[in-house]
Amino acid sequence: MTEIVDDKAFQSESRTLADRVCEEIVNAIVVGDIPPGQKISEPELARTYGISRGPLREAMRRLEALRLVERKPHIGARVVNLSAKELVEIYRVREALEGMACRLAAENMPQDEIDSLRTLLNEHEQNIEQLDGRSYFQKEGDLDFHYRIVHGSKNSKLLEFLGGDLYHLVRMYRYQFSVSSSRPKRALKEHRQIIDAIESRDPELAEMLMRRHIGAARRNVEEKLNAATETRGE
Amino acid sequence: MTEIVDDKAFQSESRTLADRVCEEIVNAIVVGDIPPGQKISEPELARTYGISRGPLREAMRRLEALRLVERKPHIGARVVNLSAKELVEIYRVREALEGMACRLAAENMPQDEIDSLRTLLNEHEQNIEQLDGRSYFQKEGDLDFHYRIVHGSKNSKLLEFLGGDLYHLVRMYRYQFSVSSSRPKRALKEHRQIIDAIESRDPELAEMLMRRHIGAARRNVEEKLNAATETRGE
DNA sequence: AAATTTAAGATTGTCGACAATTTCGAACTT
DNA sequence: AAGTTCGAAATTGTCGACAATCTTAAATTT
Repeated sequence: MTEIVDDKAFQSESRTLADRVCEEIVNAIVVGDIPPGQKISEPELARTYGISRGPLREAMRRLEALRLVERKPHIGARVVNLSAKELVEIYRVREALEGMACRLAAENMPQDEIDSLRTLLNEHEQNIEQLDGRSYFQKEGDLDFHYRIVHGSKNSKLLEFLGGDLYHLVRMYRYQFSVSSSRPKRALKEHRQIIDAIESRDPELAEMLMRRHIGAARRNVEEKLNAATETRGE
Repeated sequence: MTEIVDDKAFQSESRTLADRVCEEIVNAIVVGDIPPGQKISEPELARTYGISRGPLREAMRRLEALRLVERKPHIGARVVNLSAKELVEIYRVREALEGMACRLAAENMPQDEIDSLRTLLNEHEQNIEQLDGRSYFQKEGDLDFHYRIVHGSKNSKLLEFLGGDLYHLVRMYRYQFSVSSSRPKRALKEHRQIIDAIESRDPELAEMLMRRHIGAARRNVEEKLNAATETRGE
């Protein structure tokens, strides 16, 4: 009989060096401390974080899996360079996956998680009113909303892909392109519509609203990018 | 049979040890030579493939990214154990992503790729008639069809996720659960409907048909699994 | 005899050094 | 002077050994 050990719960607390350093580098890349396109020198980074090249290479491999760096044999690793095309492509992926997540959330999300999410939206409303210009909290708050929907789908694979892999990439894109919903109040309204559909246990509507929501964000980015490239005459 | 190779250029032919060994291990896992749930001993595998533990750990890291093995710090790695629940979850992910891929393929797939795909379907038809029982070629052929749709979407991120990450996992599931479309002729008909929708440049219909197609496969698996667990009285 | 403790064995994580490959610059040729 | 070729330096890939941690099995205690 096979042992069923899904327990990813207590992972012995003592994370490995590679784990900790990996997390630090992820943040450094997302925030922009290590700029896009920058070549990464293994010995240098190893010295920076005070570890050997072994664990660092392990961390690099993980960063590659997160799509944050690209590695080529015998040449080296560099931070992924953000192209407008890829940004739009990612929106398509999110539209598909988060749409599905929203559909499943309408079927599976527990009531208490729905209530908690409503509370979060109320906090967002206050944030929007208070710090009207500053978009930082909006970004993170928006990500938080989307993350909770995915969590509510109760689909572990969706959570792995969206929460584990795409999450950091999206964060980085937001920082690099300074993407923030141009109309936060509008976004908040859409969020409320979505949670309403979920609470009504209407999967069809929930998926449609989420896809519209992300699709609108995509078109917003597309417009900005088109405008930018036109001014540059590219 | 189409080769699944990253368009990421010719990588200087001399792939690294870790690359070659990784590919070998992937196949060994997919086919079942290394059974699910099996603990993986690094020194042992290193000896088996005649390499040191360094490159092997690199390969293990990559396998973890492919979701084929799970690693826990200080405990070790084991081949991912296939649960019925996760299999169904993956179908949901595929339904979302391949549905989107199909929508985009209806917009972007070049005519010559469409023609080529029709040729492939004709070959499938012959295979079905000839080797009625043997499902191996059907499996791989089916994967080939789906892969080409994703390729036709011209969305590199979709290709990375589906072709790069999920592909091997799906292959493994098919081997482990012996999943094959119970009615290959039906599946073929659906494939033809899908390519028709793509050639008609009807994104809406194309996505719907693909989602139905994968959804039907999912329900088919769910039924089989329910039947199996009921007989076992679990 | 069952359960807890402890110690030996094995396995994973980490490190420093060596080999293979690329890169950059200097010397040479045309 | 421009381009090519060659070589030294730097970087990545690989290896073997040591340290930290987990697993096991025996030995002791209750």
